[in-house]
Amino acid sequence: MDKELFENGGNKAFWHTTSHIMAQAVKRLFPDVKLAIGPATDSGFYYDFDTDSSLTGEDLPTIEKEMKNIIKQGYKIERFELSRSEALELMKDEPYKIELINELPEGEIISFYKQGEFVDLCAGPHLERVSEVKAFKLMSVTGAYWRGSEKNKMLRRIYGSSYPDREMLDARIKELEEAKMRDHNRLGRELELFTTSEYIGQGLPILMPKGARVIQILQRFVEDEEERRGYQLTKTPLMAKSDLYKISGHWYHYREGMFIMGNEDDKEVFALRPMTCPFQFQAYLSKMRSYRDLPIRYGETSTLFRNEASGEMHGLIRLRQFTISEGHIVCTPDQLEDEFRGCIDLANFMLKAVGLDEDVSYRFSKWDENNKDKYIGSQSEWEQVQNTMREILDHIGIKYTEADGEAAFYGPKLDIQIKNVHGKEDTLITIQIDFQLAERFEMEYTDADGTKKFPYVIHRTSIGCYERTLALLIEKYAGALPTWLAPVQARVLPISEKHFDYAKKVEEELKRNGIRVENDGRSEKIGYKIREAQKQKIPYMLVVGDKEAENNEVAVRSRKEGDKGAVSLSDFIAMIKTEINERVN
RNA sequence: GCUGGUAUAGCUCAGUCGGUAGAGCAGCUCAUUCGUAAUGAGCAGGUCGCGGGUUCGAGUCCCAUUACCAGCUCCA
Repeated sequence: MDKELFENGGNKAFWHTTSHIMAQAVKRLFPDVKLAIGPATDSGFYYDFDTDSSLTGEDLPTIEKEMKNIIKQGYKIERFELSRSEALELMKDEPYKIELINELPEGEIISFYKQGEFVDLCAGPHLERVSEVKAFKLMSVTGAYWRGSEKNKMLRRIYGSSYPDREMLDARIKELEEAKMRDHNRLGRELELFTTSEYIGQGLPILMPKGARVIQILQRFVEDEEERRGYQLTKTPLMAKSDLYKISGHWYHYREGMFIMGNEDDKEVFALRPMTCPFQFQAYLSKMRSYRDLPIRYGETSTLFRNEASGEMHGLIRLRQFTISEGHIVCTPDQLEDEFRGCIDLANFMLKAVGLDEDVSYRFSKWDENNKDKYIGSQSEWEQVQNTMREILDHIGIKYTEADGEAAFYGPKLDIQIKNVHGKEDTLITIQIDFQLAERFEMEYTDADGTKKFPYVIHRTSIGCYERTLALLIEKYAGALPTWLAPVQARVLPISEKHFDYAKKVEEELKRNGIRVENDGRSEKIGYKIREAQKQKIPYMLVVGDKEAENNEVAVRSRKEGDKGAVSLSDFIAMIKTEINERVN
């Protein structure tokens, strides 16, 4: 297969064939393994095997060697079809294949692909010959549940990738290595933004002064912008009695995600809050509300606690304690669309401000009709609110995908998704329509006709969870955060001790102007100081020596563009202030 | 929670067959006072993640545990 065909959709068949070659090699080396499934992915392929004997990373080189053999043998790949009974007979020693065959609908063509001695149940398509696979690499061995359900047996999954030529594979490997260099979990620690402690526990990061500073800047930015948009800030408790969660339904629908303090027989059982909604609802409930009061927009910089399973935590992306730019809008049905639009507009404003707007996709997250117990509310209510949400989304005209079973237990969501450096997708921002909790909490308003009505509630975040957003910003900018967000914006680098006094003066002048500045007063050579500042990704290095001290100047070095030459101190201050105020990314 | 892997100095990593711990960088001291990505010399630094076990003897082998990594499941 040539490069062009590969890049224009041929890659799936290419990868799929490579997964068959791998399965063939595994079968030759470990005849007792049972085959599960082996599809192509976005960047390669995997195959799941069931084996009781060991199959670990150490086996990968042996498997790769056998794959090379198979490719050298150059088998032609042949497709053939069988009746259901013939298919079952052929696959009689492969229990997973039998399960798959039995589940194929009546009348469906049952096709197989054969290369040498290896035959696999498969819909195809495939390459014509195994020898077309010119370059491949097995990446890792991991576990994966059969059919993706934790109730089933865990199988052994081998990931790999392959290409029509060596250069493409090398390019891919290089890309993966570069991604690793951008990994926030590595860079964030290296740049002293955060750390962890095994004494504190998993999913509980310690934000170091520099990381805390970035989050503080983001928080102030968000709180100010929300105030401008008519939000009122609340500050509500981090925990509550179980009674609160019983009304909201968290006690029954979100229990395994909560940290609960005390036993059932204790008089009062408390729980750390996993969400802010029931708390802000109490603010709404504190007095009578009229339709004239609506919409009410509450915002809060809200710390939440969720008892994630131990294997789920990841850097600053999945945590047990995190702080979110939380908010709830209580509104009338007439106001719903405008308010929803306002939320999307705010989210997009934030994404654009931090430079992530090009990297996101929208997902309309619906409930799972086959799993109604997970949700509150009736089928017709869900259908109605989902239709409403779809109408709003279509009016706004954003492009979105639909996902079943991704809704919150109280309503559908618009999720703004983003991929991390490893290609894994996470939700950055979510906007949800809730048609259930207002009623549960008896949050009424008096309408113009004097009757009591239940409002809609929009649950939303404007910039998401600060820790996660920070993680994605680190990855986006490879640690070199835009000047307005950088924990240190400039560092003064005196050339020798003679220039310490002037350096101090420059430092103070910058501080007076609200610029976050450091002063490298060590007796090191200038090259060394530059190297360190550069490694710490400080936006501006200000070299000061005799010339600068004499003329009240600084020699500006940008981390991006290198030496920019000397400018007057006041000009530099004006320049960096403009860059900060305009939030240049 | 599950599968696989990892854990040695602040960081990156050596450590052979089980025989009593090593480098580079960082740190500290001294010298150097330097013009755009590493000045030199010296010093100090480790209960080998934590707890058991096997052994005359464990960084090394076994068990358990904590944390981290990749993935699954789950989610902001």
